[in-house]
Amino acid sequence: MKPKKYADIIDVANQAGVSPATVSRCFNHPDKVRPDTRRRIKTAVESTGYIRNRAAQAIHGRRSGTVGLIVPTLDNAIFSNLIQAFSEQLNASGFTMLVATHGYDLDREYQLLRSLLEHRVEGIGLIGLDHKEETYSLIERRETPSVAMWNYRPDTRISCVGADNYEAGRMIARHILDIGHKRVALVFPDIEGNDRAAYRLKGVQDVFDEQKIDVPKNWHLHTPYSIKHARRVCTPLLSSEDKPTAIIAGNDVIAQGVIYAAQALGFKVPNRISVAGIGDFSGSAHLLPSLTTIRLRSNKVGQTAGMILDKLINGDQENHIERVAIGVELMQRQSTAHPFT
Amino acid sequence: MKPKKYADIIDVANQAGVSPATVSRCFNHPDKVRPDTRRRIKTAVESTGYIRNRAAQAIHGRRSGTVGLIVPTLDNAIFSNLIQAFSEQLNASGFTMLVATHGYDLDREYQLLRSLLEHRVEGIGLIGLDHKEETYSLIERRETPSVAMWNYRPDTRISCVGADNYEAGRMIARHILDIGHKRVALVFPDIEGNDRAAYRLKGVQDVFDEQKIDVPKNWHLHTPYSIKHARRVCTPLLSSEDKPTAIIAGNDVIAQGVIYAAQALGFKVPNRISVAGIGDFSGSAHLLPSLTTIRLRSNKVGQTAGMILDKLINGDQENHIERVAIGVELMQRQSTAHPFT
DNA sequence: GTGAAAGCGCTAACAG
DNA sequence: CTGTTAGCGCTTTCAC
Repeated sequence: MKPKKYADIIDVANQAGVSPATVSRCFNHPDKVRPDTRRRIKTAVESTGYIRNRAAQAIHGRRSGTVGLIVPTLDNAIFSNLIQAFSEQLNASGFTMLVATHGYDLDREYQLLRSLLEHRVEGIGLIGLDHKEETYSLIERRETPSVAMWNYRPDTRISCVGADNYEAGRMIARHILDIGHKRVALVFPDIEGNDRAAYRLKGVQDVFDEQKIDVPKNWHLHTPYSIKHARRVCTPLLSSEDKPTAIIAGNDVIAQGVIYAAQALGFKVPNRISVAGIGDFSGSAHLLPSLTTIRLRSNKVGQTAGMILDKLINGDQENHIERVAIGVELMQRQSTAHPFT
Repeated sequence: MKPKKYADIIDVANQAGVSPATVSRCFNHPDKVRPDTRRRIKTAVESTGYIRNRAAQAIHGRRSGTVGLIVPTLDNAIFSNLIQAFSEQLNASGFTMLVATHGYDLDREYQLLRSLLEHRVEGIGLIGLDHKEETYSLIERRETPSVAMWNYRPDTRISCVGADNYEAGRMIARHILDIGHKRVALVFPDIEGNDRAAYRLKGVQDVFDEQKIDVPKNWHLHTPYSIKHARRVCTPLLSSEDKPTAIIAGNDVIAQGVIYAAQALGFKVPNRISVAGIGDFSGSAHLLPSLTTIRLRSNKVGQTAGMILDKLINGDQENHIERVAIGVELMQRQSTAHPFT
């Protein structure tokens, strides 16, 4: 009494009057099966409602057809573009994407990597370059094709594709100084476990140092990536007598919060205060005022990462490391201008 | 000459001086293994770098440890919250999430469902209730635990959890009429393959019909979910002589675009024109003006959906359908007011 | 072009 | 508590 629940390859084979082996071949090497037979099998598949079992395939050391993606969070405009592009690219190559989020906890990231590896993903996408030693060594030990997105560095342990966030920081800092600001505040997220933010900040600070521009400690604000928090954290700064003429935000969402904080206090942007972001998120060009920012082309990053991973998985080059820098670009818009003074 | 690449359960067993079965037990029923043995196995696992093969487990008709999620797109603030909450909830129950996107193409959705089923996901999360007959029947045929998110209806074929989008539409329409508007324009996304938008729009229109408020055809605008497009599509309407006193947007992103369109033309919101959204996205409360909208609590939806799916998968109730309505709530903020007139 | 048979890595049932 | 045994559903030689 075992009313086998779902059709398996044997049911299909019986139904089609062929052997299981032929059915298998029909899926994996269709050209090695006579068209006529193929058609009979196809009919049998439909009538039995058979659905292949990838797990059973994967067990033969064959491909699982999945790639893993580990991101800090999905709940964030920052990664949406990136992930979408990555996913689409991989989908086009026939992969299904396993996604896991670690909430900026790198220990958890390692655990998730293990879990994904248990599912025998054929490749791994990661965000950023800041990972635990265990994470790197596990990837290396298993020679899992991997690509780190969002941050380019010339000296990475695994393939990477991304914008040079350090350069992005430098670029926006230069812009702000170029147009004449000397009194600048910084609003950045916590750089703990977030190397993208860390590099951006470093870029900004290096330019400031070079130009001998000093940012008072209390002009260096921290906030999570949200309009709400950014707005809240900036309001006291902007309400004070001694305020900056420009603010550089760690990304566009924060910048938007900063702009609202200023506008709510009655300060026109950019007349009274300039605000710059980093990222050029969708929508940033259409804010009021439109936001001066650094374009990072996240969809290009995601797409390229997908292509690289595909190549790493299907290519013959073992242990190859590929690094692609996606150019950054200053998008000068309405939110920055010469200081009023 | 077959230098077996990675450790398997047998290697671990040898290393630990036990049988493979014991190693297996150690993973699946640790309490049935002596602590001492357990420790030896643990050491062996570490020294061999063994990583379990879920595929091989899954083949035993056991759990694959994955659930599938099929969404229209990831590139969208709309789903970010939802997905994040869903994913976290399932993660907590030990599942890894397989994600696929169909780009609002329901044929593709069906294909993705098949693909996910090939991976033997234990459950499926879908967005909305508008799916192909094939999609529904495949789910039913395989009795795959499934939950549709984002839209509640009392008469669904599969479990669902979401806001009653129809009610959300009614609620915002009532609000706009209550505060005295009679000349109202609608800016909605295309309702093709998007039942959430369709129900919202229906709700709005039913209230208008009941109150004998007529919306001229050319005041019914369509736009994708983006600030840019919303802003563009509204500008001509707002530039015309004969313009509405209020605009209801299909969601908050569109509403934001509408507000910018108005502000760019020099019209104060809400003084010259009221704008309302639907969704209450993160940030909507902190725009300038803050946005009147309908709170849909997407994270609650995602979390509940995750819980339901877990229950459906692990519970004993076969073929049970659970439906949860997440209450909608009017968030009256600054962007709407009595018409000036 | 197709079938028979062996076996992938693991787990469950049953002994011991 | 642990080992032995028999497969799970499929793919892949190797014959035919």
